[in-house]
Amino acid sequence: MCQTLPVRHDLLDLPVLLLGAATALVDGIDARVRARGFTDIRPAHGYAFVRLAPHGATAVELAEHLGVTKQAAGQMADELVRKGYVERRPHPHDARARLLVLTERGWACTRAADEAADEVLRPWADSLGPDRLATVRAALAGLTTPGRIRPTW
Amino acid sequence: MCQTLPVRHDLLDLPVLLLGAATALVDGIDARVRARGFTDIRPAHGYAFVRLAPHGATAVELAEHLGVTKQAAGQMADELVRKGYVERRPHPHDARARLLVLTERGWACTRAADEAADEVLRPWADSLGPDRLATVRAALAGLTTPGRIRPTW
DNA sequence: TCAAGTAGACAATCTGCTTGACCATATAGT
DNA sequence: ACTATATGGTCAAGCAGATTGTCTACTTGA
Repeated sequence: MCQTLPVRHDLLDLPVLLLGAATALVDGIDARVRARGFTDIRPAHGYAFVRLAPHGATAVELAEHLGVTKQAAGQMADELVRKGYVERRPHPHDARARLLVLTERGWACTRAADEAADEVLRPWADSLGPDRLATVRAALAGLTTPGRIRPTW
Repeated sequence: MCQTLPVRHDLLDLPVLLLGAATALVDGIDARVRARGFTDIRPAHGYAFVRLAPHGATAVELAEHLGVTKQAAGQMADELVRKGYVERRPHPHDARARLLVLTERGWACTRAADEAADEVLRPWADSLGPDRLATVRAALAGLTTPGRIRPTW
């Protein structure tokens, strides 16, 4: 009977479920990446790797991807260079810019993260089955807005 | 061209979708809460409100809920008290402790956040329809692990 | 060729959080 | 009842990640 009034009571648990699932995913991947020996990086660095992996990027491009200032991106780049995951190369078309690219260690870490994500998601996906998985995928795609991946707390 | 390489089993786009959806949700709610006049709080405070709303909580309980130290929780409590969202009361059963409870302004903000969440989720839920929404809800519940809601970046 | 825009480095600062120490109160063991 | 230990909270110092502001080197377009 209460259902005839606001249905929003059903909607309010979704934030908790969605954020809880995102947390479980991030923490699960992080734990497995650490278990593979990459103990000096945090999930935030993974977001940087996502942008750097295909063909590298400049500090400004990285900053836009992460949703931070270019100075903050430059500092993260410093850290990743110091830890051996990234190297700075001269930019082929712009002498002002430097191209940030993954080192072999950076690629190894990226592969470890992919394996970790697979380990976390596979049992979940298997229990859902292909049909429901497709439904979930499409539903999440409908809520996602193009742009940042990391919320501002 | 690159598409012929291994697609990594299709599971690797899920982190992006899931985190993107969580980001869109958090940012969407935050923007609408601000539009309702609560401009001096951040999404992180919302997680505190979730714990304080039912019956209040001590600083230590709040710290456990947020996954931070008791000092950090105490500092957030200070801030929320200063801004008028929370007040400290003597704890009924423990003279050491203080019970943190929402003020009327705190409750108003909580209601605003509920409305904001509804606004963000309703069009999405309507476009899914009840069946697929139930599928998504159950799937997310299967991935969520009980505990924190907020990942460590 | 020259003015405006852009990439990035350097410096100072802010904020949220941590660790460590401490006091007041509660609770359990004898 | 008394004492030892555990717990809630606060104070203080410091750190890490981010910010704003400024500067130089290089690019781009009129």
